[in-house]
Amino acid sequence: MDNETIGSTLDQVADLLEIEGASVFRVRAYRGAARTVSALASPVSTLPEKGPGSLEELPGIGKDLAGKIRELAESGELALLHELKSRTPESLIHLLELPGLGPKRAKAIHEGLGIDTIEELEKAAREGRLRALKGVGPKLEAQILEGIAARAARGKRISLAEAEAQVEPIVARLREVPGVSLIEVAGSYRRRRDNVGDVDILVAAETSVAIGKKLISDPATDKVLADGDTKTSVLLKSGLQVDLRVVPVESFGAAMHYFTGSKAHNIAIRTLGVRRKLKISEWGVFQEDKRVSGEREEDVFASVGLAWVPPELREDRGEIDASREGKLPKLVERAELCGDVVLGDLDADGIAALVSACEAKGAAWLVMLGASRDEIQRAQKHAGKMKLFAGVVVPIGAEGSIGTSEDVDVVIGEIHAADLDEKSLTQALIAAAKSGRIHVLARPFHGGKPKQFDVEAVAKVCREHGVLLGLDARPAFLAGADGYARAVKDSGARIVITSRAANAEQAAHIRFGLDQARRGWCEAKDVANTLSAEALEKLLARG
DNA sequence: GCCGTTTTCGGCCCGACTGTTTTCAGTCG
Repeated sequence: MDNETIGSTLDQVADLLEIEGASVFRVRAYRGAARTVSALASPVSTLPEKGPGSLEELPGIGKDLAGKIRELAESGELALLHELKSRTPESLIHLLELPGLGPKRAKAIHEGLGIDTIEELEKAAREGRLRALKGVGPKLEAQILEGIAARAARGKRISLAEAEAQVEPIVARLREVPGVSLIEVAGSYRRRRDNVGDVDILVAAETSVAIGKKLISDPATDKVLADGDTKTSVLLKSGLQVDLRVVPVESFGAAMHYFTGSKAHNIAIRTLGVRRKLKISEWGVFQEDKRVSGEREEDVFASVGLAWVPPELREDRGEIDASREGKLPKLVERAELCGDVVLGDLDADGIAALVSACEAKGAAWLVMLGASRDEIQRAQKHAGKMKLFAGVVVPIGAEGSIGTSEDVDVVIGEIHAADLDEKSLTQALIAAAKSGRIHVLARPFHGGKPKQFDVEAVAKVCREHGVLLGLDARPAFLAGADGYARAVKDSGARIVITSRAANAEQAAHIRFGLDQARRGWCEAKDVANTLSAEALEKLLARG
């Protein structure tokens, strides 16, 4: 069973435990484990049984959960889950997806009315039977019906690129409102997750009235969900939910920290605060009800003895310890990238336009995939001082064999064997990396999803043979790229971010790859795009 | 169920909002 499925199974267990009324801490432990396993770059089965790097070493996973995760990884089954399902109908989990319905009410609905499915719930709500339950009135009943009607459209996550295109213009319009001193987008958007569920915009201002109204009357807004003093929520025409929060300037740092999350990171920070007898909230850091700081984000971290942590790292994946010990990475930055891998199988005008655009952006080198040496030669006149390399993508066979390639500077090996299991895929990639015939190993994808393999094992071989690991920056190929980058970095190998752009607009997508590299703790030395043209040439000659 | 510069037991983040309530439980982020 792959990591993602293990994660969602553990989440199911958490849902059912919650409905049963189990300890909230036990539920939290399962949710934490689900999150941790889903984020692992390599399959659970490749982790060592004991000692460093084993399941038990992961934060929030102890002996018990490690056993259950292994049970799932090996057999695909979990005795506990069967047991839970025998007591509580699985279909109740879907009730939790409706806004206003949590575990307590789901349980009450099941036990009080014998309702197990959304269909039965809808019928009961229409007949007004739900309000027989304690704590449920006509409003909640209506809300549930509305939730059932809208459930298909809700809760869909969109790519960061898509969210950016929708949100940036709105923020620009909000910025114009008089009295707005600071405005930032927080949430997973600021942490640069590859997909976002909703968008949190944070504003420091005296009064909330004008800015909330501005969002409500924005041309992109479709529906108003909430309209209070400090919080305005709307649904855009695209279906994306935007939450706007207004805080006083003296709370802006604390609010930025709080609304940037992640939730797990916030919990960890607040736990540190509790040990120091500090209360940390979106309004500031408090000592015995007296505000001690909160205007700047740095202050919040400083109050618990930490250095400021870049938003991309705030996932409770070791950033807090690293910050305390002064061991945070110096994350690679946009300005440090001086090369890219783009498409070269375009017509002459297309090549010229792409090369000119990259040159204008200050690139030092460009690998052009599928362009002939002649075409490269002709394109050189648009390239200025920029160095152009000829590149090609060659298929890797199921046994790791490399297809024939022409005379080029850069060979990228890409595996297409869709039906390989984790072990065979890992073997094939290792064989390809050892072949001495490729410079870059592309990240394997199939059906729009990354294929699982032992990233650490492959990256180690790549390091030994001077092979780079590709990180595809196209928005549709970013899933799990952060964990992948982290695993590559930890193995001492290097990634290369490839926009695979066919035009200038797509070339700008390299920053989405950069975001994921940063989320993977990568520094300039971990990313081959930071190399000078000369340094890259040297590296290629060795490979 | 996890975890330990107060701990192997007894803790485990914090506040807003909502709808239902006469003081609060449940949900949400």
